[in-house]
Amino acid sequence: MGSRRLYNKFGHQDFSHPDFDPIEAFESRNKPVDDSLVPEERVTKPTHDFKQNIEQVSLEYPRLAKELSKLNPYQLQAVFSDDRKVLLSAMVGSGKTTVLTHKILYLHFVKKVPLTEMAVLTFTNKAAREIKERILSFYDGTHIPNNNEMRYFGTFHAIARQLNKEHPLLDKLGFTEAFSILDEEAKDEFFQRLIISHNLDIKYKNKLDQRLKSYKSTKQVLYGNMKHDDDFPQLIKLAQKEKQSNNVMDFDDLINVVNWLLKRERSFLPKWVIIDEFQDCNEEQLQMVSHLSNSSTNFFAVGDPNQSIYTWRGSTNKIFQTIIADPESVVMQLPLNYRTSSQLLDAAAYLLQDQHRNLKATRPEGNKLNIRNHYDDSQEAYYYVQRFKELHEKGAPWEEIAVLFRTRQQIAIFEAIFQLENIPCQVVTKTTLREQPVLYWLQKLLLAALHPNDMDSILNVFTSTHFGCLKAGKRLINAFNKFTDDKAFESKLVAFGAFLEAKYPKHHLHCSLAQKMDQFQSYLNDSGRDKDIYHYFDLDMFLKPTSVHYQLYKEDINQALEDIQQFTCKNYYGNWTEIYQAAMSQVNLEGHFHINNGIEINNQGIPLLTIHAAKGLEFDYVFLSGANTGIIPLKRAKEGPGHLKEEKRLLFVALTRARNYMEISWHTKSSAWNADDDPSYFLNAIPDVLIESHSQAKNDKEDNKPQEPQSQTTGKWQPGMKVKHPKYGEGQVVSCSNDEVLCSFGKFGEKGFAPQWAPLVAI
DNA sequence: GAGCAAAAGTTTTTT
DNA sequence: ACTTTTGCTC
Repeated sequence: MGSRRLYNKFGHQDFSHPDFDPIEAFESRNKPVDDSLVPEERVTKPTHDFKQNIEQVSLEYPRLAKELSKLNPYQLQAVFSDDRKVLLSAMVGSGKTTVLTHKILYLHFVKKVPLTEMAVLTFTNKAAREIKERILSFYDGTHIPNNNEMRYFGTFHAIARQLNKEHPLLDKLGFTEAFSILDEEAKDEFFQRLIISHNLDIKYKNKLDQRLKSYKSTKQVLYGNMKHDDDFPQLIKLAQKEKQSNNVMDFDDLINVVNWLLKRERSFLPKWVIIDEFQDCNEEQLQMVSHLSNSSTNFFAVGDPNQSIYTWRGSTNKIFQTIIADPESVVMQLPLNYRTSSQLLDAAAYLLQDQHRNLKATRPEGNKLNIRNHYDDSQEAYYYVQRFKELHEKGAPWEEIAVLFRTRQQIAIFEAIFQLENIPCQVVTKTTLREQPVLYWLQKLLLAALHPNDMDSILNVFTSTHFGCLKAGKRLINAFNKFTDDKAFESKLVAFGAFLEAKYPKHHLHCSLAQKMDQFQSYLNDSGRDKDIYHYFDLDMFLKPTSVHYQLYKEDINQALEDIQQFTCKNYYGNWTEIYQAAMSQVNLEGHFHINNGIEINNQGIPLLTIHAAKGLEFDYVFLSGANTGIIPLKRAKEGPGHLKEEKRLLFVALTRARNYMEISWHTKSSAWNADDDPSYFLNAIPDVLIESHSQAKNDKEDNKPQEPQSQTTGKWQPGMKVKHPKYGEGQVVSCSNDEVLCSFGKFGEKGFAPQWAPLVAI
């Protein structure tokens, strides 16, 4: 046990004592603030089986009654409850989305609450879509609700956008209802442009987002190693003005603006506020909920405090506690787990504190929790290659074998080795539009045409490396600012068009594009139902039919335009400009054009993903890689009070992804800078009878080194070899001596590594 | 200012 | 393991 750090952390006097137990120290230190506990006496339990209630429903709605008869009494109690304020504490894998949708159906059909009188708030688009689809599937053709009826079903951000747009006081904040949304990338570009155009001195420029976040929570202007001020406070002030002048809001602004507006005038008061994943609510989102309610509003929230793994994003268990402390609220539970076999679930429960009393398995005993020791990550990867081939031959589909990691950095080496060894795998992390230049350009083109003051989108259209005509940078921004200084224009788009005409008349193709963008809204509203946006903008000219990528680009663009079209067909409200603005906002909120069905995990191999990304998913076989102390819990410089508990919940989430088999690995010699050479000490909380351990003998760790990393150090790397680095991607060995392997990595340039430890994989 | 060593930072991710 | 800042020297 790498415990010196722990002893230091807990300030234990007698840290050399053999009986010292870091887990116990951890538990006792954490006890006074046990905020995840739902007190037994606060829980209302079901007292009957609700058969009568179901029979009553079946008189009018036999189909709904049939569905309801599949639920257990805990779930039915929540559905049939008439209490005004219900908090449903749902255990992992207990069917909480099912309860939520049936509650909505029950309220709508039996209690006759119109869908427009419900605000159904989720955190992810996936959850929102799932709920809407399940509701729609319940109509049998006579009357199908349209998006207008479910306009207040969606993510917090989507609903905030909708409410902001409708609110009469929006112009008081300097915005118009045609505002556009800055996604994270656009926000970064927005700030970087401000820094350039105002000549600001900003340190940690490429960590600006983290600086802004830490400023938001602590109001600290200094960051990291900084001892001296820079122009950061100025930047924040400028940003606010610029957002208003460009008519753009970032994700946080959406929520803050809706709170400001609703506080002054409550434009919408639903009869029911229904919230999914309540434990992920942050302070601002809770405020939004309270602004949507008065003393007679009904409240139904589902959540699991044990799966709260987003406190670093502002969610806090205090929110759960506040509702529990409110005597008017009724607390119910869903204790039955339908996912995980019982020995595994038992093991996971030991990571919780007193909570596991309420976690009941419904599945048979199954396998023990396997803990396996490897020398390092590459050795582990080769072990997986063998192991997964065997599993697959025995009939396990690739997509039912998942490998989980604490950090994204850990993934790359596994991806490289799996590819090398022909194991199909997919890294399940969010891809950004920027990685697909043609779709990124289309997004900016449509945004600029629909929001003619969105300066960054305009700039992006004309400075794109592939499809633009100008070079991005300080000179362009300054020239444009100088050009517009003493003139007044209808919009920034018109100004930029005039600027192009005046300074770059030879780029006539792009000059006419600017004009078409300016007239796009009239085109949308004047033309018929079938819009041909591709030909309106004459996109062939920009995709260059002679280029090698032409066909691919064209297919991508047409697919994206079709997605937009399909979205607009779903019977939205408002004029065509508003409909297309809504569609593009959804693209920005989701980060891709698949706004109708989302992105499915394509069944094309073993998913490699972070524990965070795995939340809400389940697999037959789950392997958690590199669970050393220092990785779980992650070693950090600044550790907040709740940090360790959250890391423990994270391990709990990882364990409860598995249906049938779970294996946790740790490394004798981890390549991660922050890892100790011991397994996560959280695992000590799990009794030995639930664990099957496959460890190398502790005393001869050094002798257990596999041949691979040590034996062929200098011989391993040859100039000209193609290699892959977890951070720099693919590169080539330039030279190799006993002291250093020199590799060149495209845009990252040349990097030297110690041959013995280089985190490189030959490809 | 350029050049260098020491010190301190580094995560997770949805919208 | 690698990056970015500070703080010192010249």
